[in-house]
Amino acid sequence: MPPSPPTLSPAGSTTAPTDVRMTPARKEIYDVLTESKDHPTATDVFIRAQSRVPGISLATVYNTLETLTHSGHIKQVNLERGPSRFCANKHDHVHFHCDACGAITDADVQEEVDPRSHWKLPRGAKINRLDVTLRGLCPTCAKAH
Amino acid sequence: MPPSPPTLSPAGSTTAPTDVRMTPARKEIYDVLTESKDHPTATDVFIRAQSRVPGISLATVYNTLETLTHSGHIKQVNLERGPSRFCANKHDHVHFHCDACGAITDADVQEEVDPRSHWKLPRGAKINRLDVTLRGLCPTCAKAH
DNA sequence: ATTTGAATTAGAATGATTCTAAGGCTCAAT
DNA sequence: ATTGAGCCTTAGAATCATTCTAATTCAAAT
Repeated sequence: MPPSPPTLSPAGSTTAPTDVRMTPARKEIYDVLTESKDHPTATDVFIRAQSRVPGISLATVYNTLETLTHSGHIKQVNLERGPSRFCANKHDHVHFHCDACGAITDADVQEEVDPRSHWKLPRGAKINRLDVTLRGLCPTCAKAH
Repeated sequence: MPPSPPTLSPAGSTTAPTDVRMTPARKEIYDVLTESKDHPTATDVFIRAQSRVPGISLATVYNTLETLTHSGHIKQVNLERGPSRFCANKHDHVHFHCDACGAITDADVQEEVDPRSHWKLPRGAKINRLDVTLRGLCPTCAKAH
């Protein structure tokens, strides 16, 4: 009996990711993301992946980011217009965006927010998810006025 | 004493908008937005403005949307990748995005959310704004399964 | 070894937005 | 009324992220 193709199914995910064939390119791209806390763009990932997978193409990075996003292994983050950013943080978290330096950092959830108690939702609407972006100044920029 | 140039400074805004010279093109574009509840894209606004300002250019629509956004008269909304959407709703509100039909509707705030009590913020960070996107199914799509 | 379908690739195509350069228009001072 | 300065508008080019296309490579099951 041949071994089944290697798949990726990280623990700790909230919505169970579906399996994805784990090719060398995909594994390295996924690893780049798990080792990055700065929410890199596709091009950022491409640059970081090049030393690990010589000859990798930007198309593969785009394809892989899409695959991993659809399978639920990573998240696509779009706070501003401009290139999408990607994130492998599986904890339930929100994003903090510094208006001064543009950095995006994660903030873990301490206590859930109940949508119905805070906002007037259209009658009959079904809420599946709550995305929160906090904006302001990061500690570094806040100190520098 | 000559009259000061006409400016726009709608009431009810949370962060006082700065004045903007109100040209015919800008007024019509602003009016298109105040009469739209569907968060139109720049192209949508362009199409709707054409009957009011014959010969208007898409460049003017882009320029005006940028001007009005910077002056605080309208808001730019970027929920997904893809064209930005615009919104003249001055009430404190969040956005509800239907995963099925893509519609974006506003939901008024009933009770403020205190960021510090819900999320672990980086020590020293200054929060200025809280952007919330609710995702799920709108009443129509929820009914249609 | 052969087949089948998925993965990868370079490059073209797309689409939203921004930029550029050239006129137009307004307004305040003449 | 005329003029000068500066903003407003415009067409079209340029940019940039992303998606598409078509060809090639690869991997797993036969």
